Amino acid sequence: MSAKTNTTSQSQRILDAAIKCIAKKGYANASLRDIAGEAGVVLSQLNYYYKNKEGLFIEVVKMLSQQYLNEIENILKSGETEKEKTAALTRYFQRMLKEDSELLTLLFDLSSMALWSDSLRELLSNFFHDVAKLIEKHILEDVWHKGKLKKYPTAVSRIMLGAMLGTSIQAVLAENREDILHSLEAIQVVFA
Amino acid sequence: MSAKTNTTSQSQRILDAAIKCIAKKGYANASLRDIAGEAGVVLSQLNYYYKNKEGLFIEVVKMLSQQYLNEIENILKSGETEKEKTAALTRYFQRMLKEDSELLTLLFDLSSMALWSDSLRELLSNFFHDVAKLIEKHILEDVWHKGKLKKYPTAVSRIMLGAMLGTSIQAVLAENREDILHSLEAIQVVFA
DNA sequence: ATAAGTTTAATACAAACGTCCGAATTAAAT
DNA sequence: ATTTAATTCGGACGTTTGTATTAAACTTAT
Repeated sequence: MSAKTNTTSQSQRILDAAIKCIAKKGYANASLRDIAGEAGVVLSQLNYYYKNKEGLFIEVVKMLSQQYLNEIENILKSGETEKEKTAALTRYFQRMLKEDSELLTLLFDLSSMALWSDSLRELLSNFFHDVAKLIEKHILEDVWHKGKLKKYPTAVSRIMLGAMLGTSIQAVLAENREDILHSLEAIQVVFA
Repeated sequence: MSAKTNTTSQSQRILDAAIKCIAKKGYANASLRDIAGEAGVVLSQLNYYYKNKEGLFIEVVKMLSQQYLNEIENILKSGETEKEKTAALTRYFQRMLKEDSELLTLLFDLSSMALWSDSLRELLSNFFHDVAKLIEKHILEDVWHKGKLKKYPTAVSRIMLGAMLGTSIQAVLAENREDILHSLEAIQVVFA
C-alpha cells in the first residue's frame, strides 16, 4: 500500500503546488516548471498524471470547488437564525480578506481564466450556482417575514453572493483593504 | 495638422486594436503581434508609441476608465429619483450583459490582470473607488428616507457596485445568462 | 530644401513555454 | 526469479513570446 500512498501523494503534491503557484503568481505567470519545482517533482510528471496544463487546472478547480462548497455549507449551518447565517457568511469573507486573501485572489484568477476555457467555465459556473443554491436554501428559503425579498429567492441569493464577491474584489484591489473589509458588514443591513 | 491626426489615429488604432484583442482572446492570449495585426500596423510601432506591453495596457485601462466613468455618470444623471437612478444603473449592466458582454469580459480580465501588476492595480482600484463615489453621490447621498442604510453610505455604495459586478460575473460565466440577467432587477428591491 | 518625426520592413535574439520521448528505476504479479 | 506494469527521470523539440535593431521610405513643417 505504501506504493499507492506514494503515488497519490505525488499527484496530490502536484495539485497542492499548482494551487500555491497560481495563488502566488497568477494563472498566467504560473508555469508548469514553477509548479513542478514547488512540488519537488520533475516536469514530465505533470504530463504523466494530468495530460496537459488545462487538465491539471481542471483538477485544481474541481478540488477547490468541493472544498469551498463544504466550507460554505458548514458556515451556513453554523448559524441558527437567518440573521446569524448572514453574519457568519460575512465573517467568512472578512476572514479570507484578512488572513487568506491569496485564496480570494485564486478564486478571481480562476474565474477570469474560466472566461476563456469552456470546460473551466462550466466548472466555475456550476460552483457559483451551487453556492447560490446553498444561500437560497439556508438563508432565504424559510424566511417569511421579509416580504419584499421572498418573492425572488433565487435572484436574491445570486445578488447576495455577487455582493460578497464583487465587494471582495474591490477590497483585494484597494490599497487600504480595511475600509472595504468593514463595508462588508453592511451587507447584513442591506439584506435584512 | 493631418500629420498629427494621422499620428494620433495610428496610436489610437493600436489602443483600439488592443481592446478588441483582449476582449476577444483575453489578456494572457493577446500577443503584441495579434494587436499589431488587428491594427494593421507593424509590430515595431507598438514599441515606438508604448514602450512595452505593460505600458500599452496601462493606456488601455486609463482610456477605458475615463470612458466608463463618464458613461456611468451620465446614466446616474439620467434618473430623477434615487429609484430611477438605481433602475437606470441596473439596465446599464443588463444591456452590457445582453449586447456588449465582451466589455464586461474585458473588465473582469483587466481586473484579474491588476492582481499582478502594481500600476494596473492602482488604476483599477481608483476606478472602482470613483464609481462607488458616483453611486454614493447620486443615489445614496440625498436619501433620507431609507433609515437603515443612510448610516453607511460609503459601505452601501461599495456593496451596490459589488452586487452589480459580482452578479454580472456569474451571468457571464453561466450557460444561460438570461436567468441571472433578470436577477439583476432584484437589486432594485434589495436596495430599496 | 533641410530637418524632424513617422511608418514600414525585415529580421534577430534570448528567454520561456507546453509537450513529448526514451531510458532508467521501482513496484507488482506471476 | 522472471516478467510485466507503473512510475520517475532528464533532456530535447519546436513554437511563441516580448523586445531590440537596422536601414529605408514617406510626411510634414520651417
